This record gives sequence, structure tokens and C-alpha cells, in this order.
Amino acid sequence: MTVRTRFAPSPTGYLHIGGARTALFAWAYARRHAGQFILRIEDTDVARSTPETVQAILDGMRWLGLEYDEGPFYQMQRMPRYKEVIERMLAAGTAYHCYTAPEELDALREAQMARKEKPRYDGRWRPEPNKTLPAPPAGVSPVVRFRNPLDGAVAWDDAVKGRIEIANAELDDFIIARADGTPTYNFCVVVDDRDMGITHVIRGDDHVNNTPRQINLLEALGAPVPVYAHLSMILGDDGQKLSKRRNSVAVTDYEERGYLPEAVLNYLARLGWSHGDDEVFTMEQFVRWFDLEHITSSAAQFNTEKLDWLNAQYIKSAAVARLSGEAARRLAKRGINPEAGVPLDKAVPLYQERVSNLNELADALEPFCVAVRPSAEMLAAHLTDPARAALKDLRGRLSACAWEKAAISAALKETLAACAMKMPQVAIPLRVALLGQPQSPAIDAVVEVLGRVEALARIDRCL
RNA sequence: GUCCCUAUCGUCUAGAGGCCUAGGACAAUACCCUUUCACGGUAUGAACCGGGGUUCGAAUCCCCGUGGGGACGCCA
Repeated sequence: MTVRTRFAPSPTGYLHIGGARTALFAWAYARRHAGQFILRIEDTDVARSTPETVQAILDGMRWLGLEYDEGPFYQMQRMPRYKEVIERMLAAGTAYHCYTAPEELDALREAQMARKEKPRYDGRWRPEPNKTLPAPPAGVSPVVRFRNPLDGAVAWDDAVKGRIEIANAELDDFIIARADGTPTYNFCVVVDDRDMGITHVIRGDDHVNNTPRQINLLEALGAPVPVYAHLSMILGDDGQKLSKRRNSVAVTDYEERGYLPEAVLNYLARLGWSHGDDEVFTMEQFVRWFDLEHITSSAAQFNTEKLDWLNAQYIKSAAVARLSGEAARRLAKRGINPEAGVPLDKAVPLYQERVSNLNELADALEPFCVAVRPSAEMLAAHLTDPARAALKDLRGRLSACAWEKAAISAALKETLAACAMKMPQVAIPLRVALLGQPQSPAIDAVVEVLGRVEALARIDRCL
């Protein structure tokens, strides 16, 4: 049997980080077992699903590089199929019409809550051998309810949570088609999972409570029951439930915040799953190692600091051309022409090991692309008279020396000797003059990358 | 309220009854490196929620409690 997994988001505006992890695990499981990964868009909530929200999901998947073998399938396009199954269930007696009005149901629920009972449909329209049903009220279009077993229990061996058993008495005859004939969530999922031959349902654990209903439905349909793996949720950095207001929840936010997709993927893989002490690994390794047994069953708190660290690791090993491209894009977005100054490829290596995200890289590269204007405070603090004298001396030497790091470094040391100064006394003012900042990578490397013409011009501007 | 899930350093986690004096990573602290800031290196501190069992032996199995989360829609 070949493994078939699916990711079935409802497009609510973006692919959020929890959904991304679910997708990643489902994808990895399929890849691990040489199976298929299917994308299904659950867009039956027409109020919230728009072409844009669907596109946002697709964009998120693409940024992460999670490729699907089939789909995207859209539930809205499967309506005829759902109706067909509902008709068949009605005919088979595994579903029935219910004429209870929404207001009546509300009243029922309230009464049950008041009695401290679990709110459930009371089965008033459920046909039974010796029961006389009320006459259908005129002008009311009925909903269709699933005829759930009355007793016994539903149980399954959840691949992450272990055996879960729920008494049928806890369940009720849930609605599978609304009064307007449109099918509901639990029903669509079941029909889709069955039609698409899903063997492993990997999803968030907010669906554990839906599982017994879905299993009962599957059984009523005579369909095989897949393996279920319920992933616990991801909490925000603050230990609270992820919220749009307080956290970055959309994966595309991470792109914007300067993260590399492989860092996000690696981080997500490690959040709720582990392979011994391994922390940094490629997607190839992940796919090779991934299993359902090592998924954590409790909720995990998102930790931005660790993501930052991972991102820094990936930046260190990324190709210079790629980093230059990313930095250029970000600079251009700020209205800076990345072509204006030093070629970014030259400057990137100076910062590759020092930054933890692409925006920091762009920040660092910015002074190489624009005319630097150190602030008055900066000048007052660092460009003292002795410092200026030293820079002037250095300027002379730099205009004559060979343009390579060793020669630049030698020129610097000669200035130190000539002016009887220590390295920081010259290097810091020089940094301010060249980049407008008192900190930078090794100063000789910075001078070299800037090029003779630019370096001298920047020094001159401060003398 | 009812049902379901869950509980190891601040955080992510390793841990399948003896390998645990509880390991790794991020973060923290200290030191080293150093031309500033980083990077890097070394070291240190830091946890089995509580109570009962089971067992020769429990972080690991069972029960109860407590904390946290989820579900109870003609939403998905």
C-alpha cells in the first residue's frame, strides 16, 4: 500500500506557522515512504475563502518548497460528489432528515448546559423501528443528519497520542448537509479522504474530537479507516496561543523578516519532532529520518531566538550570490540602488558570519551603497583632532600602497607608528569615516572592499 | 459544565524499568580569541508538577490531584 498524505487547509488569509508544520510533516511522511502528498483546499466557507486567500496558501507552500503530487483540489468543485453520497446515505438509512429549527437547537443546548450536560442533539427526528416521527412542518427545508451509533465506542491508535477511545454516547447525530443542501466539514473531509485514498491523516490535534465522528462516517460508508496522527499545537513565544496580534503567524512574515526558508523548515521540523541530538539538518536528512514515533505529544512553545540562531547557521553556509540577491532585493525595497556602490558580492562575505537574518545583512550592506554621512555626534565623538591627523597620514599611505588587505594593513600599522597611536584609536574613527559606524568587520578588509577611490573619498569628506 | 489530550532545565528536546551523578541545542553567565562589534572556542549554572501505588529497582508503568490545552455550531 503506498502512503498517501494530505494537507487540507481552509484558506483564511495566509498559511500560518502551525499549518506549515502540519504540511511539512505530512509532506515528509509521504516523501519518506515514497508516497504521494496531496494538497486540498477546504474552501467551503465562502465568506472567508477568496482567490487571494487561496493564493496566500499556495505562496506559502511554494516559499517553503513543499511540493505536492496531486492537487490543489477544491472542495467547492466537488459539490456534485458530496450530494451524491448524501443521497446514497439517505437511501441506505445511514442518514436522515431533521426539521428542528436552529432556534429550537439553541434552546435545547441551553437547557442541557443548564443541567451541566454536554450539549447534544436529542435525536428527535431520528427514525427508529417502533417510533412515530412528527409530521414534517410545512415550508421548512430539513438538514441531513448522520445516524451515529448509539452505543459502543470508537477507538483508534493515534500515531502520536496512542490509543484514544470515545464512547458513542458522547457523540450525537451531527449535521452532514445544511438546510440549503451544502455539505458540512466533517462530511466533506471523510468523502475526500476516502475518494483521495488517504492512508495517513496528519493534522492538528484540534481535530481529535472530530476523529470519532469521521471514523463512524467512514464505517457507515464502508470505507477503510486511515491512520491518524494528531500533532499538538504550537504556542507563541509568550507561551500563549498563537495570535495574529502578538505573533508572526504567516509564513510569509518570516520571509519578510529575513529568514531563509530552509531555516524555518529546519526549525519547524525540530519543533515537536526530534532525531536524537540532531539540531541542524537538511531536508534530505529530515525526510530520511522522519517518523511518527518521535513526534512530541504536548504543545510546543515557539522560540524566536533559536530560529534566529538556526537562520544564522544557514546564512553562514549560503552561497554568496544568493545572499547578494536577497540583500539587493531588500535594499531596492528601501529605495536604495544596490548597484550604486561596491558590488554586493564583494561585501557580503564580510558580513555573512556576523548577521542572523537577511534584513541585518541589508542593513550592513547599506553603507556600501550610499554616500555615508556620519552624524554630528558621531563625528564629535570619534573624529578628534589627533584622529584626523592620523587619518590624514593614513590617507597618504593608502593613496600609494598596493590595493590588497596585507598592504592596507601594513599602511595602517605605519600610521600607528608615525602617530604613536593604538589600533582602536585609528580604526574606530576610520570606521566612522568609511561606514558611519564605530563597529565593522576587520577594518583592512572593509577598506579593501570599498576600493581605493571610494575609501579615499570617504576619508576626505571627514578631514 | 461534559468529554478528550497533555506535563523533563527559562525554551525546544533526548529518555521505551537498571546504561541517569538525567544528555544535547537555544538563551544566560564567565573566561579565551580579537583591531571595534560580531563570529568562534572553553567552562559554569539550570529540569523529571504533587501525592499514592506496582517493582529488588520508576523520569519511564498504573491511579488520584493540580496546572496547561482542545472540543462540544446548519465554522472549518
